[in-house]
Amino acid sequence: MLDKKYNHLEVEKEQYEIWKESGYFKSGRNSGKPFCIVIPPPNVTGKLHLGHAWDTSIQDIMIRYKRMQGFDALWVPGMDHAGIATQAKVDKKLREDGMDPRSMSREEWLKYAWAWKEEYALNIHDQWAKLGLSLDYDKERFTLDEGLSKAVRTVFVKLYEEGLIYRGERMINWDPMAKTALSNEEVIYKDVEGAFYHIKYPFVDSDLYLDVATTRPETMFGDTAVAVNPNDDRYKDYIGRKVLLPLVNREIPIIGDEHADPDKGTGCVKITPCHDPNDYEVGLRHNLEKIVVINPDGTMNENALYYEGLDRFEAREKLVKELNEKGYLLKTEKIVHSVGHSERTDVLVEPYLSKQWFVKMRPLADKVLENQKNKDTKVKFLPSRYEKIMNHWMEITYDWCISRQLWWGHQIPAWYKDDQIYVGIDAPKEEGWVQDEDVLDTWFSSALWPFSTLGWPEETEDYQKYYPTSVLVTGYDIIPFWVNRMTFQGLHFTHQRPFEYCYIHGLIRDKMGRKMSKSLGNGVDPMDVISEYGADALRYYLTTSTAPGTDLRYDEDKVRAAWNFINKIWNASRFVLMNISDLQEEKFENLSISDQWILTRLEKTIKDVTKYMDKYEFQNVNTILYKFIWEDFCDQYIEMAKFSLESITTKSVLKKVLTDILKMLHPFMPFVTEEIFKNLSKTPLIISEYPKYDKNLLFVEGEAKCNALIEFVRIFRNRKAELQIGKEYRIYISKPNDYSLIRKLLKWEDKETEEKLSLNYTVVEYQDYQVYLYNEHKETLEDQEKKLKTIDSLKKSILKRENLLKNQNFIEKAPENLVNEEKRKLSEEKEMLKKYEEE
RNA sequence: GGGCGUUUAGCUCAGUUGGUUAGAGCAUCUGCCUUACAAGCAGAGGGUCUGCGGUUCGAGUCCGUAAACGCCCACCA
Repeated sequence: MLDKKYNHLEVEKEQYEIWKESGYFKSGRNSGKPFCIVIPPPNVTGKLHLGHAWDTSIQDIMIRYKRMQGFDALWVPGMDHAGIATQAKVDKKLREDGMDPRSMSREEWLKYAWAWKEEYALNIHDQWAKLGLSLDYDKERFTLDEGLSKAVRTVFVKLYEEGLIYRGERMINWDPMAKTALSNEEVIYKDVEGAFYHIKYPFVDSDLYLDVATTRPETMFGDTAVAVNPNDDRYKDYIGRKVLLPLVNREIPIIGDEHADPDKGTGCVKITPCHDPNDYEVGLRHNLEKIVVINPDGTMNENALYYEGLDRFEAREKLVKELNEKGYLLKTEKIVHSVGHSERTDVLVEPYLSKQWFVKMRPLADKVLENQKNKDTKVKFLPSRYEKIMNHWMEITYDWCISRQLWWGHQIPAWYKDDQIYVGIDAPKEEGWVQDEDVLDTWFSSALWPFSTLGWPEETEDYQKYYPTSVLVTGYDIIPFWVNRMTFQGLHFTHQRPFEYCYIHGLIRDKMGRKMSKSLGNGVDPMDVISEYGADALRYYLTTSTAPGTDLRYDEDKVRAAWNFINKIWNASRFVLMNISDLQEEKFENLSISDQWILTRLEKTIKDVTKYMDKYEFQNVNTILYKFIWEDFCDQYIEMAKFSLESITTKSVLKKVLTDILKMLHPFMPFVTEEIFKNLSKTPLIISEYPKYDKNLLFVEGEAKCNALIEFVRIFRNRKAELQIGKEYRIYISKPNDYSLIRKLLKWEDKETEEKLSLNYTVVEYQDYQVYLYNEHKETLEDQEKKLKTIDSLKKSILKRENLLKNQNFIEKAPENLVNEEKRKLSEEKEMLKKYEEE
């Protein structure tokens, strides 16, 4: 029997281990069709946040639902090595422990990194358990483990052989803190305060000068030209002449190039081919000299004169001062402009000329765009609008820089010897080959996740059975990094979509609608929420509070409301269990109208819930379940059942309804439902069968009768409250024999009078029900007002309906049942109005 | 500059092929410790569904348009 009070800590304590040890999470137990989800692998850098809790709860609901329906459900767990992020954290830890990570050998450093990984993996496992995720741990993968590494090398080699991976010197985004190249997706543009510095570039052969405006004066040491637009009348005659670079005193040419925009700045722009992507292009067109002035760590190099060794920002500050003192600074305009930051380290990204590996994107992206035109083979997004986001990316994407100057990751399978290069899955056998030091972008391996985790490139049983996967669940912020890349790699290497559906959810925000972030300190640890309210409450709250694809404002009040709902279920279950303990065999004979009513409602609920579960619209599932459980089952049926608790039929109905409620709730709140279910069945709920809609259990007539009864009781109570009649009151019932249930519901069985009295009374009626309610008080003024208000609204409604029914278009075009319904409603309202007016 | 989203009760949000007098949670008001639950029960109040125009017998829902807020992408000397 259940404890008197619902205690989430107690309920959730041991259940996870029991499920896990019993093998219920394992795939292959059911003989039905495969249903497979691969978890978006969390980074091994740290703790899971609320976003993970949301994302994984959605998946667990899908998996548990399908499992209960008999599908062979497989949910693949795993983690991501998260190159830059993890390396930064490991380095930080080593420094804190007094070690210098950069003076270690690669091998030594990797030992520490793997130890870190093991520690954090345990932490994540613990959190998954707390959340109740039914992951098949037999299939767990890590992006750096052997099988996945082989998949990575296979893909690299194949793309290289196909000419879709190449190595070359390009302008890339450089992270001076992590000292690695980045892809475009890893650059986040943020508005920062800066300034337009107007610098005087004197002509070599006259006293005149050009006013050159720049936001990055420190790069001037690398200037090898000043560009003006050839159509700009102000400057076009200067083309071909030379100016003197201030301080450096190097002569640089004035060139004409379309890149210079007459409407921007002063119309003349300094050209620094090594430190700006556009300038690089200009440099190529005009065959300009390339001078690097910034080191990979963000300090100035020997080309920056006596600024050598200074950090780029410090150099800027001092340089501006010097320019000013020497009369070269014409003016400084404060501006706010957007500047690229590294997604991981948050430092300003430096455009940098460097030799890197790239994936040639155009052919791969085109393949996706082509496939998305085919309804049968495309990735279907939920909500569908996110397909456009992916397609747009596919249209504009350019080559993906995949090499990273890190140690934590898949080392690039390329070996060099003199001028030769060898690219292969394994190292060349001969002596003297040296492997490329760089590793691959983390997302390179993540892109293979849906098939590499299932054993690809081997044709494993899992791969054949579960691929392509059924659904991928992730937030819209990950579409460019991950969804897109999985889609093109999947299509290229497996010749099909990696997942049939892509379910996109939003981001979690704080109550004010701000992103949760460390700097704001508004983050919420899901583990804290779980200890306070339980995983069931958190999961239920997260997954039923918004429509798919929209952001969620975290609101603790709503978690509390979820807890209250669970508490309600707990108590209702306790009531049912208390009363069915002696039930031997379920019998459904002589069903009362309330039995028929709740059974009918149950079937309708099963039908609707199943419909929305199949569409993964959990908010809609909630609306239906919540109403059915709280209002129909608890407030109505249980109250009515209290008058026939000795009946085997009542007990049977209570048990059946509770059983199906628990089953439908299980995917959302697995712990508490399993705990209660132990008292109903020997089969664990997690592997029991999901309810199936049975139209033979619909009792239309009984349902209608009971609806009328409930409505009448509601009207009666309303009336009683309006008249401010307390416990002591008397009534007269015209047809006493039919009213036993009502008498009990209203708890006035002993106060019924034998006949109509001549006291003040109010007739309360609805359909067949008519009761005289005696009240000693005269109707107050307030009552009169209320009555007038009711009459008024009735009149309005009648008028509206009459107009509607006068409209020939409506009569002809609207469905017949709707027209009849209107007619019925109209006559009903007219009758009601008549009665009110007679009173 | 291109695209997308949001705008519904005091607050947070549902409302998915257009169809009763638009819903929920929280908050508010009234009355109840009724033996599953006072974290509860029984009632009540509260919305010209952002504005304007259109389609339709009928619009919160479809179309057009304007505004506010937010997001993504691109650019930014």
